[in-house]
Amino acid sequence: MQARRLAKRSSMGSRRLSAAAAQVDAVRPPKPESAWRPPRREGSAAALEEEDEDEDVVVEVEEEEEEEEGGLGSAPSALTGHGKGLLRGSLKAANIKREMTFPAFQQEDVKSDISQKLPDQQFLLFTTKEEDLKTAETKKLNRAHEYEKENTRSVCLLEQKRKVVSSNIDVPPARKSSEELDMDKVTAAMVLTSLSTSPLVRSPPVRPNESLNGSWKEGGFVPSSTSSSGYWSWNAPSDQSNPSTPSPPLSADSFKTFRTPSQPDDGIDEGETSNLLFDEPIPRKRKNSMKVMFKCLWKNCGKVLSTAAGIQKHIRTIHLGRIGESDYSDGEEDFYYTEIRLNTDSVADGLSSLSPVSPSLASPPSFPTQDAIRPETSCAKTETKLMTPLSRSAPTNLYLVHTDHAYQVSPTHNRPAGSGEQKQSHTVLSSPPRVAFGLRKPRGEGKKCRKVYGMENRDMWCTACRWKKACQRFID
DNA sequence: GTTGCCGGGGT
DNA sequence: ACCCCGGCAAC
Repeated sequence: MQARRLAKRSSMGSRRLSAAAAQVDAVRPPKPESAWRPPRREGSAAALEEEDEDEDVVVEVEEEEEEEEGGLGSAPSALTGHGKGLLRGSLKAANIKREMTFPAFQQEDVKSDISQKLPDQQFLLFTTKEEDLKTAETKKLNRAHEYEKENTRSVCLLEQKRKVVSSNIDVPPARKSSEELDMDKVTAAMVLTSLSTSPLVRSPPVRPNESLNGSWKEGGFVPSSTSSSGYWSWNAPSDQSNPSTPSPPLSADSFKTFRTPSQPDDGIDEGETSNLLFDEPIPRKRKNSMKVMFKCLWKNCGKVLSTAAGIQKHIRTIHLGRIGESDYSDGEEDFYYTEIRLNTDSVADGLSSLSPVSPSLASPPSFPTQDAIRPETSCAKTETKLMTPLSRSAPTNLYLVHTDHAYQVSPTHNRPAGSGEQKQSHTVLSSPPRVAFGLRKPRGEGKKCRKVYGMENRDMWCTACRWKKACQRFID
């Protein structure tokens, strides 16, 4: 061993030179991380500037219809009116965006999706139009009559599509079922007050990213029920996105709430109106794939109910023993339950996975924050999981041991606490918060062995310096 | 470019 | 536990 060390040391000079050269070489080429991150961010940033792709989907539909009508070589359709003009204005850009953001996009998807939402009349329009393409000549005879009907249909279709757009862009809170409205009335003040400290209470819990995950392509109510703008918001500074969470096929409950076919049009119109009024691409879409649940925080309980009233009653009767006063609430129950926002995926998977930090809810690729998912729950339950800052920084100045061999001390030896440098950091009860978590220790200003003795006297260095560790001899 | 030293690997 | 070193960041 000694011989090896001497041999190594004898060649240290050249080694260092080569090492230095290697360092220079290493610096020259772009580092993998730095080389990759900026483009990614730029890409995301660029993507963020774009419009909601939901509109692209709809525009695409519009274009398709337009082409078909053009193929008929016929008179202008009724869609050339105001609404169509607006849509057409962004048609070109929309196509480009569609190609970039929906490489696997299929028009058929839109057709099928829309067909599920549209009345039969509109759905027939698509199919009949395809037939028209094939039998255009034969249709010319009936063209005048056909277009009269077409115009009427187109008006309706345009209306429907506008609704689709609106539903894509935003899901208005007004689409709550009466049950939810009641629940909100009962709990709104309570929830808002208890959560007032959290800015995430009413913020969009999830910036649905899901559109790229394929769920939106799986047919069903796709474009309308999923907001797709969120998928590129994963890189946004906002921690509200949950990019890894796909937009789920809604559970039966939430689906019924938001997408009941029998739902009157005014509900959609209301959403559209709100969209038109506010015209904000960012805050749109309260995720209808999220479901608010209420979880009992009583120890060893964890019961989850869908309504605040229910959870209050549960707490009153089960935990507080107020069986006879179920209608009376002094607010004490508020302390024992919390509201949790659940992706209906999780709900569908079963309430057993309701842990607020359930993996199914976490794990955005680059945004670990989950506050948007569980606003107040984090306050209620994670405090026991908080990292103790004491474990973050190793003792430095407080436990300096001026011995060249401090670095060699085995923790098993009977030595003053902290003599082992960071190796015994866990024994520290207090340490200066001079080093933030994950940050390097500030570079020492004093001279180190290297400077004092020079490379030629490396034998005189302290062990730590020889090992390229923090100098143990000249400590700042 | 130099220096200090962290993080991690080898023995 | 000891030893070494790549690589990073402060200088």
